[in-house]
Amino acid sequence: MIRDQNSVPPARIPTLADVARHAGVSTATVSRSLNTPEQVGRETRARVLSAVQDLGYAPNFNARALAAKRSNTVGVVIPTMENAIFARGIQAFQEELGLHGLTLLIASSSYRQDLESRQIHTLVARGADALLLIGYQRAPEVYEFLNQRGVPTLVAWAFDRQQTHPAIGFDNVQAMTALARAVIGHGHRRLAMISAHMRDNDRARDRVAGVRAAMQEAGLPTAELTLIETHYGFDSGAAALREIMAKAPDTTAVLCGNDVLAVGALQGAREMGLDVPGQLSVTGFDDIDLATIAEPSLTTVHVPHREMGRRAAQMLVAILNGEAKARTHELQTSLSLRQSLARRPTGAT
Amino acid sequence: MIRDQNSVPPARIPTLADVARHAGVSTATVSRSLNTPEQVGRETRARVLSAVQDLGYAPNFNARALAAKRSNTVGVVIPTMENAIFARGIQAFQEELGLHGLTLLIASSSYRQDLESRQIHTLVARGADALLLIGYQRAPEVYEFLNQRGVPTLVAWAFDRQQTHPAIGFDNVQAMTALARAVIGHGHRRLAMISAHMRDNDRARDRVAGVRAAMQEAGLPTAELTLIETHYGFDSGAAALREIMAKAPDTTAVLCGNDVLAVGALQGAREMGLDVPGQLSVTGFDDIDLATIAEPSLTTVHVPHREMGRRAAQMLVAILNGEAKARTHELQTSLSLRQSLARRPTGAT
DNA sequence: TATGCCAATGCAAGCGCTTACACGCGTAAA
DNA sequence: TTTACGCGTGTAAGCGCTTGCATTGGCATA
Repeated sequence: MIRDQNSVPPARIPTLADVARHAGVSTATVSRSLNTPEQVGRETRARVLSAVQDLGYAPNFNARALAAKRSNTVGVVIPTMENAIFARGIQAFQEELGLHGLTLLIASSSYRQDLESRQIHTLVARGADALLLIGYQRAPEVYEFLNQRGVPTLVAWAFDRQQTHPAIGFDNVQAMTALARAVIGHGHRRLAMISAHMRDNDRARDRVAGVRAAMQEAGLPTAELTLIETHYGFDSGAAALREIMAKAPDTTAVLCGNDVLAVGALQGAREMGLDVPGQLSVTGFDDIDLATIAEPSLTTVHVPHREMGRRAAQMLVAILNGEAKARTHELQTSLSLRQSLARRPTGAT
Repeated sequence: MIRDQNSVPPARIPTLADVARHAGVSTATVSRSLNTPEQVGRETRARVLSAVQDLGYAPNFNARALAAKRSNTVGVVIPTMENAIFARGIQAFQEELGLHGLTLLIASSSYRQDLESRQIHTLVARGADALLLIGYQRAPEVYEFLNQRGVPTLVAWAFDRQQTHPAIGFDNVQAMTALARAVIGHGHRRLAMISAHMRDNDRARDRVAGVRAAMQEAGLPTAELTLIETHYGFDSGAAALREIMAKAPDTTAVLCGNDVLAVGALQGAREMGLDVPGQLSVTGFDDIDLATIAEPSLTTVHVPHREMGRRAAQMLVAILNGEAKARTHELQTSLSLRQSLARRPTGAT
């Protein structure tokens, strides 16, 4: 069955012209039979299709994109594929695109802006008809470039009414504020936060701002928030937790920028012999599978990833079909209250 | 900074010809300045490059691929992006390719053969110069197609000396046999296994075979292996564990087809009030981060994902440069013994 | 001075496809 | 019967790039 490669002389790959010859029609007709079958006579079409079968013809994508100036491809640059945070949303995005005959090109930037720019350029050079990007923040040149190239672009995983660029997502500040309120509502006063690096990451920044807002609201001095910036990853979460407990041993609740960090923190706590949630509460953000799996299960912000992906695709499709122009759409998050958040231990400050 | 789209009239995108005109040279010279700079005079090259800058020229990828009959792109189809199993390996693969000026196109098949075939065709139609595929098993037509198209293809995440197709990976049977031996070595006699569906998945099949081999070796009747097939996912793991304990309550060790399933099983056990590893041992496969994070930490098979990815890329690069032909390369796995495996509880059968 | 060679450049033919336009024919309206 | 459509098809001009081949002008060699 499975044969070694190179065993067969490199057979000529059939082209449109071959099919045309085989079916006794012009290349135009073949092209139309494939792309707009309704424009071709019944019988002719049948003849063409069987020629396609006979020859094992498959259209050359590059040639098609070049000639048609449309690739039926949309690109997305996600910060990472190392964890499942974007997986569900992108999966839904892809499924919805597929329904409309579009293909998805995925690139990842490792949370680095320079790489993201490069990826964006690559996707555009590859002929992506539209782009989905995560978060607002990137060099203005990037937006200019996209704009000049006429590539419709949607921002996802973020929503900010200050920003003008079309986006589909949720308000990271508000979402985190709601969670922090709940934490404070459980009696916690000494808060700490483990965040992703904020410099190039507006969502991380917003989430920290959200915690601060809730503290302010409750009359807690925001300066007392112990803040650790690190990169997303289990280890970092664990390390950050140790650092927090060293710096501010009276901390009773640690809010994390995402679920991965939170699960890392959980592990850090375990290693230190801290009982969660008995002595320390921990929260996450995203509500990925991991949050339910973790022991104790994680209180976190539920993000409607799938809906976001699906809607993003729908909007992009509408734009590409000229049926709509880009609009901004806000989604709501909710709180998933689970075991890792409990009342402040009696006796703690 | 960030402006709405459609605000600027769709400016003409600069082409090679524009650059040529701007620099006062022929398009051939521009092309060469970009691709084989050493063939162009010093001063000319400088002039061209500054024209490129001035116009903000970026080559059209499709046109380039069409003309050059080479896309400098390699494709990979992975079964899923929903969990981190392939992430690290693919990351390494991508990094290594990048070092050689190649871009990676990633597609995922949701563990479905029909989708995988389609993705492979798409990748080839897009002009992928080479492909990386996971596991050997797929329709013979697919191999024929690839062969006929002359697209070098490497199989990864599997190694089987029976197969002739070039591969880079590890022997799933042996790896699992080694783990199962360890489990049996801990005194376990009543084994169960949670596997991915085996029909379209040779790796899953091999892992089950590995367990059976170890049982046979130890004189245990392989018929006594309680086997559940399900799809990869936390929930499935938990559900499968419940099913196992219902069917075969005297089970003392559950071997899982991968870490995700195992962590799910861990959770299932927790829900049933079973102590792991006190009453029940659980093992995984892959050794992703999750294995360390889990509580208790997971005994599993360590797979050298990064090395596999890197080597795969190196081999493909060598093939594309005509420096080597595809060879099969076996990697070694090792056992990561952690808390989830312990001696059979005294009193158990 | 004549000869040969090489480096630098240009010319132009594609790569495989789409699509505006033209054409011929049968049918319905005048 | 003429006129006007409209449908199905063919013709051919590109899309933006690469590359084999031809051309040019130095420069070293004879």
